[in-house]
Amino acid sequence: MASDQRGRPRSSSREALEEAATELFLEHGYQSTTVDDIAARAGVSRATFFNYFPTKSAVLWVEVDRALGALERALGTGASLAESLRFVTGAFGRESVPLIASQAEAMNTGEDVLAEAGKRIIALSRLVAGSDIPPELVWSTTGAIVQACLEWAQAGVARQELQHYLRAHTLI
Amino acid sequence: MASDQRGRPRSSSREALEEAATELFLEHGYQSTTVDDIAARAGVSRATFFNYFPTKSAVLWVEVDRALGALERALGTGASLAESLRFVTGAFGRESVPLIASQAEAMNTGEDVLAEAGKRIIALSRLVAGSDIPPELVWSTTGAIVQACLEWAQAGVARQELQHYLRAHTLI
DNA sequence: GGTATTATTTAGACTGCGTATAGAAATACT
DNA sequence: AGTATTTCTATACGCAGTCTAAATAATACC
Repeated sequence: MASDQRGRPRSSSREALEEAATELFLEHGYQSTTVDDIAARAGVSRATFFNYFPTKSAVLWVEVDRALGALERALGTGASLAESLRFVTGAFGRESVPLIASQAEAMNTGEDVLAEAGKRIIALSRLVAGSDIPPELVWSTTGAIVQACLEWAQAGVARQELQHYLRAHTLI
Repeated sequence: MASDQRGRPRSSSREALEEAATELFLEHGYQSTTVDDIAARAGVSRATFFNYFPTKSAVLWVEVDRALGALERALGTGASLAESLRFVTGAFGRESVPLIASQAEAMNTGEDVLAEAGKRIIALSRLVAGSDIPPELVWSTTGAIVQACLEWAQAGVARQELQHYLRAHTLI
């Protein structure tokens, strides 16, 4: 299976599904779009959708999950949290802001999308807990990272690199 | 009428459902327990469950949601976050630790319960954002509160009052 | 070329959560 | 008593996600 890092053309079905989902979420909102709708527009079957994405919401979070995976791998090498954050933002920070962050309002996201955000925050807290951060500071550190990412994502045309916002919270 | 299948008089369907759910979650785990199971043991219909709880997971979070509601009301009076936290922990801190916090492992909780935790963290962050805390500190403050609550919940026999843990993180 | 092997896609059935509606049963009120 | 209101139930529905087994590419190998 082609699970490559940087956006090379891997599976056409996967790309078709991502594109179809994005279009439909923006057209009719997240809630009103069913997996059947996505599969139909992508021209594949419903079963194929679940071959590529574990859940309907996963399409919204591919970039975030990829960044979390990269952070986990960086920490796995023994690097500190600050070093790992530098590495991840260096590899991903120049890309476009994740779809979920920039288009959340347009997609009419509701409680379920909120729950998905919470999952990622908890996943991040676990990575922080496994880093060099002292246990009693795990959650305030996690919160600071979330804060930096939100400021970055919500910044308008004057958006700077993600590293700038992390630095402002003395994380790196 | 839902009453007394096992010798114990029930004052309300809600209590019966709470008790049945707690028992079943501890017996067979959260995932393996269906809403039908809970309703059957409580001696009511499935529809009645959804009259009292919006979701299956809500039963796990009644105390937490009550505390969040109290915090929201306290902040609504114009009190500072520190004052509101003092008020809420004064009213709820002496009670038993929420079921979800003390029994999470025994209930075989999985990803969905994690998502519910994330929802509460986000809800808390919104309350913090509406308080006297400066915007750039909203998430690190939220994280610190979560940290204090976790330390409190995970403490064993030597558990002190919740206020002690909040104070240790200089929140109140 | 043709055939074996493998990856990908598919249909279809299934469980379970959550919603909606309308009617039945209990309770309260006068 | 009779009526109003709350509570409960039966039932049907939509949709997410899982699973199995088969069909259809795609590729390798002779």
